[in-house]
Parts: sequence; C-alpha cells; structure tokens
Amino acid sequence: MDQSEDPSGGSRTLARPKAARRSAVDPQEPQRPDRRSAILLSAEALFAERGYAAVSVRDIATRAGVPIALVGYYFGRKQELFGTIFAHRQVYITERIARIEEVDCGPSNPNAVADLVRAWAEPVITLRGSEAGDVFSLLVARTAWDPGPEATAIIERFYDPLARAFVAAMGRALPDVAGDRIVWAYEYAVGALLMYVGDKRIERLTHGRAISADPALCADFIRFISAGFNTLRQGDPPA
Amino acid sequence: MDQSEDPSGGSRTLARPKAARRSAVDPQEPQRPDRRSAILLSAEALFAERGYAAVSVRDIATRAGVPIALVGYYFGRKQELFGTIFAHRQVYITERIARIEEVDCGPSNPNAVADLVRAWAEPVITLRGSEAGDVFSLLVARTAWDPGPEATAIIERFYDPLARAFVAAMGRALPDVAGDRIVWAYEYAVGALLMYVGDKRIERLTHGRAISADPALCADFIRFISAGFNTLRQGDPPA
DNA sequence: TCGCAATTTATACAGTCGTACATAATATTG
DNA sequence: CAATATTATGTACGACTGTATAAATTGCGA
Repeated sequence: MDQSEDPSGGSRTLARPKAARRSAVDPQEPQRPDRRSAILLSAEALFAERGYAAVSVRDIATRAGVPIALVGYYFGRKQELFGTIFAHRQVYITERIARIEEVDCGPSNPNAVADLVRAWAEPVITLRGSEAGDVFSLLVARTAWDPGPEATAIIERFYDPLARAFVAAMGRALPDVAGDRIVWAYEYAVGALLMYVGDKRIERLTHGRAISADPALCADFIRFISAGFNTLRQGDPPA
Repeated sequence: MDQSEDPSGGSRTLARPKAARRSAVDPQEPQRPDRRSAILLSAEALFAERGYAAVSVRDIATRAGVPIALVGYYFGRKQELFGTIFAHRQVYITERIARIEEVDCGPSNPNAVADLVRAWAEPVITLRGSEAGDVFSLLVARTAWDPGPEATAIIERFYDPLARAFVAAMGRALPDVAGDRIVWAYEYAVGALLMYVGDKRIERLTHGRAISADPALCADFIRFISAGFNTLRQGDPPA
C-alpha cells in the first residue's frame, strides 16, 4: 500500500478546518456538530480496540456518523489520519519526557532509580480512568506491538525520544552499568507497562476481580520495575 | 485438533495426510516433497513476521511454492491452519508447565521465587537461536498482543493453562501475598518476556549492538523478574 | 442579492481477500 | 491391466478494501 513517502498525490489540496471561525462570540454553544473531531475520536477508539490494519475507513466513518468521503477530505490517507491522532496527543509524551528530566540522577540521590521509574510510569497509570487516557493508552499499547510499517513508523517518531531520554537518565543513575544492559532492562519495563495498560487477559485470570485504578497497584508496579533496575548494579557484565 | 466450532460447511471432508505410508523402508529419502509441512512452516514464519490478519492465504501458498487451493485442501480455513500451527508446537508449552511443577515451592527453599522464574523463562530464552524456536517465539509474542478474535482464542486455549500453573506455584512460594497481586506481577513478567523475544526496537536503541543470545542477558532477565516478584513480600496489601 | 469558498455527498474504480468447486493428475490397491 | 483413493490445480464468486472525483449543498462576506 505504501507507494509511499510522498504520497501526497499533489493535485488535491487537503482540507484544513477553517470552521469555528464565527470567532470567540460564544465558544460553548454546540455550533454545528464538529465532524472533524468526531472522526478523530472515532478513529482513535477503533484503532485502540482493533489495531491499525483491522479498522477500515468505512468503520471510522460509520462510527462517527459521517459519509466515508469526509474522512479523506479532512485527513487525507488512512496513514495520515493515524499520525494525526498521535500528534493530537503528543502533549502526553512531552510531559513524560519533562518529568524524567526533572529527576535528580546524581550520586546524592539514593532513590534516583525509583524516582525515575515513577516519573516515567506514573503519568501513564494515573491517566487511566479518564476517558481519553484509557483510549489513548490502549492505542499506544496496540501500536507498540503492531508489526505493520505504519505503526513502527509512529513509534519511532513519537516514542523513541522518550526511550532515549529515559535510558540516558538511568545511565546517570547507574553510572557503572553498561548502556546496552540498561536498554534491555528498559525494554522489559516497557513490556510490563504495556501489559498494565493494554492487556485484556487479566480479567480472565483474576476471575474478573482486576481493577487497574487501584493506587496500591501503581505502587506495586513501580516497586516491581525499580527492583529490576536495581539488580543491574550487582550483575555480571555482559561477555 | 478440534477443527472446531463447526464452521465446516459440512460437505467437504478435510484432507488428512495419508502420505508417508510407503512405510519405514527408507525414511530419509526425499520421498516426494512434503508440501503439507511446507505450508505449515511457511504459514508459521509469515504469521510470526506480520501477524495473523496481515497474512493472506495467497502469501502462504506463494512462499511454500504451492497453489493456493492446496492450503485449504490440507488445513481448511485460515483460522484452522492457525490453530494447527500451535498444536504442532504444543510440546514447547507442556514442557514449560512440567518444569514449573517440578520446582520446590515449599518454605524450605529460599530460592523458590528465582527457581520458578527460571523454570518459566529459561525454556523460552534458550530456545532462541534454534531456527524453529526463534520463529515460534516471535509468533507467540505477536499472537499474545493480537487483538483479533482468532488470536485471543489461541492464547486462551494454549497459554492460559501455563499462566494458571505459574500463578498457583508462585502463590505457594509467596503464601502471604494476595492472589490478584501475583497475577498482576505475572502480567508484567509476561510483558517483559514478550519484549525479550519479540521486540524489534532493541536494534534501533542499541545502535545494532543487541545480541539476544548472550547468556549473561538471560541471567539479567531472570534477576530482573525475580527481584520484581520478591517486592511483593513487603508491599502494602491492596485496598 | 450574488459570488466564492468551505463543506458535504454519492458513486465508482481497481485491488485483494477467504473460500469453494469442478476437474485433472498421480498414487495405491485389486 | 482396471478401479479407487489421494493429491493437486485453475478458476471463479461475492465481499470488502483505500482512494479518488465530480457534483451538490451550505455558509458567509460583498
């Protein structure tokens, strides 16, 4: 499908929302249903549920209650709509990077590892429960494990910076540990966090008693991951 | 295999491999190419690379070098072929369950947690490097995160027993810890292991220096997860 | 009111998909 | 040999896909 890099096609000018320009007279009136946002939210929810490839443009349009062609009018190709969703939520990512870089990773802080893990994970966990947060967290988990080229491009573009920021900070907190071992440990932590926010099996294994909003659960998670990173201090260096 | 749900359509009898019946005269001669196995291996590799939905029956047939209709002749629907792949590798799963149940989880064993984690993870990690092991491990990781109904049915059928065996054994090793907290920790461990065997980002983040065959890496992983489980001992009970 | 731009809509195109089916080729048995 | 079972194959069907395009409708400043 890709054909890709420069798929613009050139001829058609992509629609930009010139709407909502009756200006700031009465911002909270319903003001003619915002169908662009409806499409964006519909796509986000569907991609989060089923993954990129399993959602058709028709599904998105149907759920949003608009004709199919309107999706292309506002967002161009399916792939660009996918990217727009993440761009729309990018603040969630930059906030996490900012919190990571606020942590004191110097030798004076004995809790640097746990502080770092908390700064990295807590924004995601506390996001759960809010409506948009639940949907987007699930979308990220789905996308992180989606082997398709559209999904990997998104992860590389939006989440590699976060990964590098965390690994760099953890390298400062654990100055005697080889960088590659920290990267591997980061992978394990990501895998665990993705399960926390995205796995559906937990309800089956706990017979429906699972509640991911429990704050004690968040504390358990941070302890689990922090203890893992701390084991790197004593381990054998890689061969 | 159950073949199951009864989508059979009734009329057509599914092919069963009556071949290789020229008996035990000369088992290693090429004996007319085994196209059934070729299809099975082709499908396994493609599903592992791209996930269930992103692979077409035509892709499978082309890679195996057989006409499309032969896939249906041997395996019926795509969904049944998917299940047959896992049934074919089921010994990998039962071996892990057996190793878990061999571990002494009584109070006399101070290393019960680490022994359990090793019994659970080591068969997967050491499988990597063998050709079939690499492919199947990746397939499991893809399937575990595939939200489609075909994939979730497979995980429930083949991997829920492994999960319950591990959780039960860990409950014996940590008798004072609530069961649901162990289930959550198990989810984190699964997430980490899936990243170990299935993530492609590691090469990007380590600038291509990652080598998952390194035995020190296996030791790091088991230490990481064991330390996580051990934190459950001291944690606050859930609210 | 007209005129222009923004938005909306129906429809069509060229592909790919899973699956089925009739027939051909080959092997096995009598 | 003939008869029968197994394996192999080409082809076609209806459904669904992403995307494009021309035309209709609406909103708004002049």
